[in-house]
Amino acid sequence: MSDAFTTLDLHLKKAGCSLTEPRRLVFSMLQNEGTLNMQQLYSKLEERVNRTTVYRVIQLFEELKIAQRVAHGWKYQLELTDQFVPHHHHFTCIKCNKMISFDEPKSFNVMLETISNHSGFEPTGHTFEIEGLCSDCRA
Amino acid sequence: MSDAFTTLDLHLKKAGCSLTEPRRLVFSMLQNEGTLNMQQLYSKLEERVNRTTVYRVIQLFEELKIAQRVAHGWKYQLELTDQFVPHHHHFTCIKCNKMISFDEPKSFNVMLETISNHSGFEPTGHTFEIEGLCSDCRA
DNA sequence: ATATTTGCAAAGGCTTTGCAACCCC
DNA sequence: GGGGTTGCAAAGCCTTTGCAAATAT
Repeated sequence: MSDAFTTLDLHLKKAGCSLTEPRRLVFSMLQNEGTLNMQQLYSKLEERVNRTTVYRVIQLFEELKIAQRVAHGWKYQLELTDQFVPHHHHFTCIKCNKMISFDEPKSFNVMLETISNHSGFEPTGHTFEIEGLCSDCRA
Repeated sequence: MSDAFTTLDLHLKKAGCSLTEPRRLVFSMLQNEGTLNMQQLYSKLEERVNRTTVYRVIQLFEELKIAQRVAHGWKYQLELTDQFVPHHHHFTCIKCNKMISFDEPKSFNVMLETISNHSGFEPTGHTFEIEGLCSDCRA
């Protein structure tokens, strides 16, 4: 069993859940595809996992912080959490609709802290997404 | 007619549309409430404007850049565009679900430009939202 | 008078729920 | 054996569409 599956299994066991075939398949799909929406996910798994089950697996994965929804326009896409994939943000091309990851700028945390100090908020999470034209579509 | 209504009327006229009662009401609601979701919007207007009409007004307002959807978790909320309200971002409290606006940090554009230079993207827009505990709920 | 706008009802999507069958420990 | 899981069908939301009546200029 690969490292990732071991971690996955651990999280599930800790919650009294087992690493079943549908869960393994959903996890692998997220791992291979990186970022995709619900429809893409259950389409790709069609005939191997029932649509309802995909929804339920995602719901469980969200509760156990295995997967998360990330903003994509005013819809969302799915991906594994930072435990499995390093923290990053997304750029979406408004022309070809491609979604590209980029690392969080070093200055980001400083900025967050400044905002926090000024406002009295205690940030626990953030959304930072950029849209525009990708290098291919600019040409 | 207030300044804002004049601007609104202008935008509508330019597109060959008229400033009708439903449109006036939706606009006022957005102006007074700041940020709210579709359900809150049509609930508050209930009995004065039909739900379908609210959807259509919002659609028109989006096309004419009068109102916009802003990311709120993986849903969205509605608000007037920067023409009517200065550009800002939102903080959402995970406890009381309050949404609070804050100005965009000065360093933000510098950061965007850095990312753009490194990646070859041409940014045309961005989403930047913070969630956490507001000063009231921290206490 | 003519084009635009609205309300109602119905249709469409996406997502969740209820329930019986199934599987794993 | 008993709780955790799954698939199917049905129900529930939110949102859009079709169409006739109402409205604006």
